[in-house]
Amino acid sequence: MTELNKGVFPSFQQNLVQWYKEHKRELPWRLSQDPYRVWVSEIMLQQTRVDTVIPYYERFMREFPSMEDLAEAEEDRLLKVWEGLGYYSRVRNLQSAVREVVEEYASQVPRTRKQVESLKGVGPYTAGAILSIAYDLPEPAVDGNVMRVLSRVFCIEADIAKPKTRKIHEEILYELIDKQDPSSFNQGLMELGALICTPTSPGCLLCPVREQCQAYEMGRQGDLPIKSKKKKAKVVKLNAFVLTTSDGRFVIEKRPNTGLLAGLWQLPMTQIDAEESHSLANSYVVESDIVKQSFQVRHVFSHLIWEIDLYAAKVSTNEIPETAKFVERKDLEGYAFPVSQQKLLTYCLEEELL
DNA sequence: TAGACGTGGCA
DNA sequence: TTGCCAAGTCT
Repeated sequence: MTELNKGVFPSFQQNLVQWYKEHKRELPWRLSQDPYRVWVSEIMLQQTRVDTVIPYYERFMREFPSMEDLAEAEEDRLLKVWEGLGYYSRVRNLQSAVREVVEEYASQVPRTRKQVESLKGVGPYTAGAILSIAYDLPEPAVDGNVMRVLSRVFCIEADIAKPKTRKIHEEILYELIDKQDPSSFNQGLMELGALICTPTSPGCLLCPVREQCQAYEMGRQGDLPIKSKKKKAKVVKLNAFVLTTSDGRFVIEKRPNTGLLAGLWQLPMTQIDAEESHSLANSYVVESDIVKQSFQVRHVFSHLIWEIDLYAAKVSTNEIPETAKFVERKDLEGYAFPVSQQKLLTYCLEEELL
């Protein structure tokens, strides 16, 4: 950053902050600066679109209006409220961190980067967002939007997919951030990235900082930021089983409390690559043929793809694994299921397999 | 550092 | 249909 370049800082700040104040969206988490509400919204917004988050946020704040309410909640209820949002470890970490704040900080979200960032689930971005939005502290909050905007404004060539690139942007922001209104500045940067300075076809003609943008000046806004490609997701083949009993119940299993979809419920499933696709016999007493259904689910995660075949069978109520449960249709709404399982269950209900 | 960790929308 | 994304963090 040359001294000459720093000359653009004051007008960049003013243009951005003024634009933000005039054009910012009315979002439910923008109604107050309450640190807990800001915190919840930032966790939900990680890798998740605003439109998706809004109804989840409203419901979450109704269910857990205070940090004490969240600290005391049962994990199954947490997961049910988070059901469908994805990245489920977020809500466990949030509860764990909220408990720490309630117990160690007398229910006051701390005000230093070191303390906030040490909370579970709070990384460099979220720490900066909480400190700037709730407490008006001049801390950078570097997310994907911010790196895209800054890459263009300053023609930064660093690959924004690389972890260390975030630090480059933070260093710039410690100088660039508006010390008078860090909240509007940080949110303005993100709002600009979301509404104007978008990944493809940015709306430069509407941009409040066009005059300060080096990429625009050079006609390079379409080439920046640099971002390396992700690797392809691997396909995992699974069998799922609708196991019904003579008294009208069926089996669901709770997933392990770590790893993928931790703690959520599902139909019994076996991975196919091992030659034990029908290893059901180890866990259940099957009292009928195992009938393959003409129905498949293909579910795409960020790092893998599930291809699930569905089978139906009758089982006795005698033997059942620790993690399994016999339930009735009407009780399904009490359990949290990932989307892949909702697809299977919807089919089962429509075909009256359950 | 790179991979794990979800979901829905859009070109 | 496929790929990429959207306010990241943890290991």
